[in-house]
Amino acid sequence: MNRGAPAKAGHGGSHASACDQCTVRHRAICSAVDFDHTADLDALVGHRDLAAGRSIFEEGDDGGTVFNISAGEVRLYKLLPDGRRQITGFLRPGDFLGLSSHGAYAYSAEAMTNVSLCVFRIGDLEKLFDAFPKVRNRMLEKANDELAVAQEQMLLLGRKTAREKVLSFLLRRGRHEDDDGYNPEVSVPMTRSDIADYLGLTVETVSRTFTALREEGLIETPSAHSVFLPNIKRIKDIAGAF
Amino acid sequence: MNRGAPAKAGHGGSHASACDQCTVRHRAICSAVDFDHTADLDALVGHRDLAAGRSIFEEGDDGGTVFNISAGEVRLYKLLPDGRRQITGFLRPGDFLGLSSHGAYAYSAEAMTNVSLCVFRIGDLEKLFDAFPKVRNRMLEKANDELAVAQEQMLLLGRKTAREKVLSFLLRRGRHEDDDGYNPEVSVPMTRSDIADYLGLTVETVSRTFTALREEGLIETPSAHSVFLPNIKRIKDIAGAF
DNA sequence: CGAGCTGTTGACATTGCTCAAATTTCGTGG
DNA sequence: CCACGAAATTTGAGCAATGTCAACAGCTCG
Repeated sequence: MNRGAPAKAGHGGSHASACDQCTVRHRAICSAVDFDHTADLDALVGHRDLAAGRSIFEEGDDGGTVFNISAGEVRLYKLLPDGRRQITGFLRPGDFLGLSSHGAYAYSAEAMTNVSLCVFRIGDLEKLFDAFPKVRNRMLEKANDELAVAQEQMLLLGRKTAREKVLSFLLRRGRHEDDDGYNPEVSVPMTRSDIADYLGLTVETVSRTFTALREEGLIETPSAHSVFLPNIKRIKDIAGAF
Repeated sequence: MNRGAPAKAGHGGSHASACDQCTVRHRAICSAVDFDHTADLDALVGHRDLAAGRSIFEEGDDGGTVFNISAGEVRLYKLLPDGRRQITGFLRPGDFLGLSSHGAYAYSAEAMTNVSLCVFRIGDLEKLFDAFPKVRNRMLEKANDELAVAQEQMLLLGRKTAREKVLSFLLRRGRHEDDDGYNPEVSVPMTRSDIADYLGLTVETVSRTFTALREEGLIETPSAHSVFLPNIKRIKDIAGAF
């Protein structure tokens, strides 16, 4: 709820009360709505703030509401009946979530940090599609990109070694989203346990792998949650790109 | 090429020369074009037949052409530089492939059997989208479903044991696509090596797992490529559904 | 009939997991 | 600002699941 309230999230972002002031508009599907029609967006969208650790929705819940992250970070995951968890993605401000597959959400979503969300009811989203056909276009593109990412992740999960998994993960975190360059200073805000569940490993293996990579000089770890990559080229060779 | 020629594929399907006679229309995105407008489809679509084993396109190739399978089976995969392979999906008649992510295909596609394809240039597809908005809708739905399937596969690859992987695989092959029932007679036309590369295992492990499951009475194997599931409920329990 | 796949089985090696414990970091309240 | 407890991270030791290498059997197709 908290319509128009500034985000309390600790990650610097805040959602503007009006879509035309949204700081992540360029990344969001909302950018497919012309700037001078953002009022139409405002009319349809609600807002919600959630504290770190809270659930946004759970696998199996009735769908019907979709979200755009305006501030904070989110993890998506699926569980097995005995509690084993696979994290399927980490989302950032501007990312979209909540399209359900057959009436129910296909995965669970949790706030990793404090989070501010833009909320659409699915019916309103359809209205938006009709009023601004480009939005559906944009959505299809996004879905397609996500599919490519998912396939890359299958390759990682099914065929890479622990070393390769961790290095691929770090490379991805360091890649610029616009050009195809890399930032050698990588921030890794999530816990080792989240990383493990994302890479299909155990916490212990992730930790040991970090240690081994550090001892080999492939990475430096100023703190547990930031990593420096002194030789990206070599890392790319080992990780098989990504 | 072979415009209008009956498919030589060994799997029973054949593509009609005209879309209104297509036997897999109901599964394809084409079903979003009203039946009395299929002539418009005909005007845009080309056809191609490929022999088993031939490549349809490879990861990195310039995109620009998309396909619908009218007969035969296709595998999608990604490779690591050293040749390790991850199969990301098996496709059947009616399935769609070839949307590229940023100008280039994100994965490779190969005919597993003889295959007949409907071919669209991407520009023509856009025309189709404009003429029949429902098609884009259908496409978005399909992309969304695929995403859900991909996430299910990540859970399998990252968190399931060999036993669970094989059983999940068999269950999926046995699931009806309409209702949520299962057919206990499962056909497994692909090689053990394809199965292994799909499940993130080695051929040997797949083979040994089949043997072990047979000895436990969980499956029966009339032949290497057909499996009978005498107790689906028990299998579901072990596999963690799917 | 023979070459070449495909599938199965065996023996052994190795990666990554499990269980356990020490250490460091972080958030909270005083 | 400091102290304390909880949580996160790291490390160690042993082990199990799965991979590797090798041999062999069964089928298919020319």
